[in-house]
Amino acid sequence: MPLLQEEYLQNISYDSVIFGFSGEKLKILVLEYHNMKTFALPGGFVKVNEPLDEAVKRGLSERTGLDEIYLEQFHTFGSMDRFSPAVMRKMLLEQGYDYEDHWFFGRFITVGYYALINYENVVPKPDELSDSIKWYDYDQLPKLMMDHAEIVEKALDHLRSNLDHKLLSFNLLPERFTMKELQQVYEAILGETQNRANFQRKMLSLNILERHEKLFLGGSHKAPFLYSFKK
Amino acid sequence: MPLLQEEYLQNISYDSVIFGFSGEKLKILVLEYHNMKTFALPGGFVKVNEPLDEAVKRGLSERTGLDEIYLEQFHTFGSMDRFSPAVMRKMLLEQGYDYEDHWFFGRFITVGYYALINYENVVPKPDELSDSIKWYDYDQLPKLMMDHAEIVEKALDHLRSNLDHKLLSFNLLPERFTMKELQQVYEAILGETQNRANFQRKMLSLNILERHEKLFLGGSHKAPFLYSFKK
DNA sequence: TACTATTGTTTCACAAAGAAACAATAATTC
DNA sequence: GAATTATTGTTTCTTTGTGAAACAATAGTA
Repeated sequence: MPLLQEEYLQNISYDSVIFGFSGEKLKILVLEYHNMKTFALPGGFVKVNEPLDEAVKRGLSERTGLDEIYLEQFHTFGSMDRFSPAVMRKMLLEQGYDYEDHWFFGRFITVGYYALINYENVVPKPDELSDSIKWYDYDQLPKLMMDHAEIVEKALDHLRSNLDHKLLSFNLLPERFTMKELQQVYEAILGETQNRANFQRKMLSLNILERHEKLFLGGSHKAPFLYSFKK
Repeated sequence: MPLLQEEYLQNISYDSVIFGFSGEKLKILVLEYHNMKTFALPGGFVKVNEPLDEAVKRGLSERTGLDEIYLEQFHTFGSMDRFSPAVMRKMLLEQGYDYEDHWFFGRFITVGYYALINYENVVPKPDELSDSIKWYDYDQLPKLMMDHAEIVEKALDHLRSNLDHKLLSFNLLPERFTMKELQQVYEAILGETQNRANFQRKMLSLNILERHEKLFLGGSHKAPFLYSFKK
């Protein structure tokens, strides 16, 4: 068993809600445990000599291959219904490890983080306990284990209420994007349509966008500008 | 030693930033450890069978005698500089406990909560490790141990940015208060003056206040209404 | 060259916010 | 008991921001 008690802090874990965006839909990375039809958020543990933030970055980087990702902590979950030793034991059994008792079966208080990443840049990798990790549309998530659905809800709440302040750190879009694409991201996250003219006015007035050459091979109509976030 | 390892989750603690308000000043509860000139936020640990939120409520109630307090989690701190076994050992030594090693000396990830309470209702009680617990003006805090100053900063940030949504849950004022007192609370928290007329208009338009009889033994001028929050 | 779809901008109506003036009144002073 | 004073509650005016619609520009298509 690779997870040795001595290496990790006990009773602490983290779970991450990784948002991506494709076309018009907000997506979330969800993994499935071996043969169990059990779906969960990607999470992990904190090493004894490792800052919490670093642990989360490490886990995310292992799963997505991405570094330098915008990560934000949003809430810590510590209720008693996050405690189901039987499920955890079954999970290890499927992996071929049969433990009567294991620190893994204990109670964990979990720190929730979310990340915003560019969907197209990522080929997610499952870890040793899970056999798949896939993008799911936010509105078509499978039933998640324990309180993970609540964790997703709270992550999105937090993201919605802080959207404007977080623009600069966005990784949901490619380096350069059109105003329409930016608006679609907003609409996907907020779950409601925005007025086009006012959206443009607001974004421009925030003074965080740089306008570039037009470059559009699209349809038979006026070509949009491309924008990037100011550094 | 009363803190038995078996009873508590390991590597996890909480710290609470307890805001009070008196006159014009925002205040915070700070405790001092025995003979150590070490100041810290009141905190504690989570029992094995206790939800995190309950643990914090329990600790707060033990220290202030208050129940039914508005408590909000705002951030979890997990950096490596929250790890100073020597200081913790010295603290226990002062108490008469000499341990070579103790789970107390370990590394803790701490969950930060803040509370808003009515300054006048509280006579704070020190716990067994501390010899005093007192109110300090926010702008005259003593030097706090480890990262506790950062915890206070972050609590206030969080409070400021969510002030309007939180009015109903306020406990900073007595049951009935004048509009001026309410404004003073806002100004103390936000750290800036508010326009009187607009403040009144805004508060009334929120439709969360109940206006009561005038009752004022104050100065030689028009008497203010008293208000309370609608239930 | 006219047409079409989409983008960028402007205009107009309306709501919200900030500052100042006005009105009301409880205690004090003469 | 009338004038005074300090403070409170409200109104008015101006400025700013927001939402909806109209207008203008233009890359490709017919």
